[in-house]
Amino acid sequence: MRTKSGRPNLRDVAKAAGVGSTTVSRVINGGRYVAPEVLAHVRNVIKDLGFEPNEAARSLKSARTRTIGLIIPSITDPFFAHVAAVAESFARHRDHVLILLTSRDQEDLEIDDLRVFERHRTDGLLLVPPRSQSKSLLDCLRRLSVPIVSIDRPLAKCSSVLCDNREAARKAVQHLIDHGRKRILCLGGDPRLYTIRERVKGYTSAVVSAGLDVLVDMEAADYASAERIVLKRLAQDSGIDAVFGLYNQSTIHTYEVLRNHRIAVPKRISIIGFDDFSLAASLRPSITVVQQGVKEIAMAATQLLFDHIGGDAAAPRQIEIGSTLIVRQSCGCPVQHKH
Amino acid sequence: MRTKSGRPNLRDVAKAAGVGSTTVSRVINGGRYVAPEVLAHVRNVIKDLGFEPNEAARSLKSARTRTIGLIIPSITDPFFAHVAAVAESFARHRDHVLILLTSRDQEDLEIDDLRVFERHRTDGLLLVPPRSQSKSLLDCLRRLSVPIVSIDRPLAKCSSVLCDNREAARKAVQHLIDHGRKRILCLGGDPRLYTIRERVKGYTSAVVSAGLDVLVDMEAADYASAERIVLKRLAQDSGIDAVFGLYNQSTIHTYEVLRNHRIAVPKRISIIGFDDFSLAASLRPSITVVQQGVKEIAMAATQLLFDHIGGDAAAPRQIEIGSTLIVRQSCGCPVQHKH
DNA sequence: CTGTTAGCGCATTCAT
DNA sequence: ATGAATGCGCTAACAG
Repeated sequence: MRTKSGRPNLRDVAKAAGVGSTTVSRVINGGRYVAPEVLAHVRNVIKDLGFEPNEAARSLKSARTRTIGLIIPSITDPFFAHVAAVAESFARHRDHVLILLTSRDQEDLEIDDLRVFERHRTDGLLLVPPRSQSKSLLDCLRRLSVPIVSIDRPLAKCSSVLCDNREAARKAVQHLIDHGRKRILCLGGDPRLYTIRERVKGYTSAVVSAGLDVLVDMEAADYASAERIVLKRLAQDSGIDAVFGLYNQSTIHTYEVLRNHRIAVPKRISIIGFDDFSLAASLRPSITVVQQGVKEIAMAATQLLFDHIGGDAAAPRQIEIGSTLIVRQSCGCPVQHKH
Repeated sequence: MRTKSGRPNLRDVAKAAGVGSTTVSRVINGGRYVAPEVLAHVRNVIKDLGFEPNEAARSLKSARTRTIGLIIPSITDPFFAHVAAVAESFARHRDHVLILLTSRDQEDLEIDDLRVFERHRTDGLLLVPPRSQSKSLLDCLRRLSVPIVSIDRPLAKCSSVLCDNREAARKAVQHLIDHGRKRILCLGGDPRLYTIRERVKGYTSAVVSAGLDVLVDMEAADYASAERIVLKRLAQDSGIDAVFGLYNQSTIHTYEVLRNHRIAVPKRISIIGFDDFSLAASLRPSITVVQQGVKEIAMAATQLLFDHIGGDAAAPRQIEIGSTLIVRQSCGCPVQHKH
């Protein structure tokens, strides 16, 4: 007689195979200390019956759920989607499964997410922390008492894997300076985000070192505001001759504004954006960008998480992954397009 | 004395609250049949102790894991990312959690994924079936014996939610015909994909009804092949005057080829693509596309899944979600851009 | 190498 | 309205 669920369980297999349930358990856990013929036989019975062990029951005993949690602000953002892709595939190789939760960058939702993971007893946690980290969030994390690795933004007392935002921004801006640009507008960007703040620091450092003016504007939230800002800056006495976009959208809006107003790029205004995007190479001029090492970031984070789960490297580690300047046309470099 | 995991369990709460464990169980399950004061008190103790019920244990008893599985070819594809986003959020509202697995459109990996879900006893399954559906895949699905809803591509004996590929393609091509186009090239596209085949049928139906030639080419796998095909078709005796792109990449490649060869769009060649993409409105000319109702599709699918999980609507249902023609410049319509 | 036994944490009878 | 007892399916001693 099967369970009401219709699925055979370990005992059914044991009975059908004429062995004890421990033996079956050993078989599904690798087959060590089981006689070869018995092993083969039990495996056959398992196959015949279509038995698959119930993970819930295994978890209950072993305190391992073979599950890891991932919290990201949004899965439709290509950056985070890549993080999820790498984490899923890595977890799978380690015989784990990925539970995905999104936070919309809201702390209360993220706390809620943590509670859910607490109930599901995930073996580890990968997360992109919210912009503000209140005490209650930190309390939740502590209570979770599973290995945690933060991605993209730092998190108190946790291992983290970040992009080298500051240095990458500095190099990008230096590239504009090397092109002879003197008045570079830094256009953002939610300043509550760690990444944005770091990029602004990198910008500032490059510009100050070169003895140029610091021109930062963080109010570019959409096309309209970007247009207002860029036109205003252009019209000013000493104008601007380059724009450093702090993130995708501000770069794209800048591109659109300049194109719509027939302002020559890169002749009059150079553009470099932080973060690559799907058609950056297809626009004309194509857009020079800082390309983050998303896959490396995700890979390092997941690896680190499993190290922690395995008990190694108990001490939190901070890893920074380098970015690459992808030189295209908009910075002023003479670039041949493949197409 | 706590469990070694350091987390209190239901009995710890019962002891601390001075009640039986059944009462605590009732409290965490809604609190029915519990005296108001007891309820409040137990809730306090739960909060103080930071107790969160162990889902594995609950599953073991109730045969419900509060988990649903999602299998998609890739999470970095914007279409599937949107599906995942909607499914995650919907599941969350229903107090469920999403386990994400990717199949890379390979049947063997998908079978593997199903096996994993079998072990985790997910309450239901949302999946994008692989291109070929062998018997062993169908066997696996049957064995799973949980509600299943397929998305984007049909699946034998299962509920499914699809895009109206054929009709949408027909309308798009008809739009080109209405613009007076006579020789419309249909450019794809992996013909093993259900969606692609349906779109070709829609194209064919429109073109045949109008008494025009059927010009289909499915060999456009990358820029180079798209370029070869388009240039060849252009050079032929009776040329072409429009291209219908069967999916994102073929549309984008067509755009790039025509731009690089200075062929006027839409003047000489009109373009309509199937599936919207992020900068379609920012290119010049902007690209007219068929926009699939991704969110509606995902929403309907998840709703349907939970209906099945709830026991309603046991009979498989097929739902088709309508698409919208987003008219921009590339088809030949006189469109004003907002920017 | 193999089987017996005893829980893991919770929900569910069934009494009270 | 409440509690005591039982078992979900599995793993981990332990004994043989």
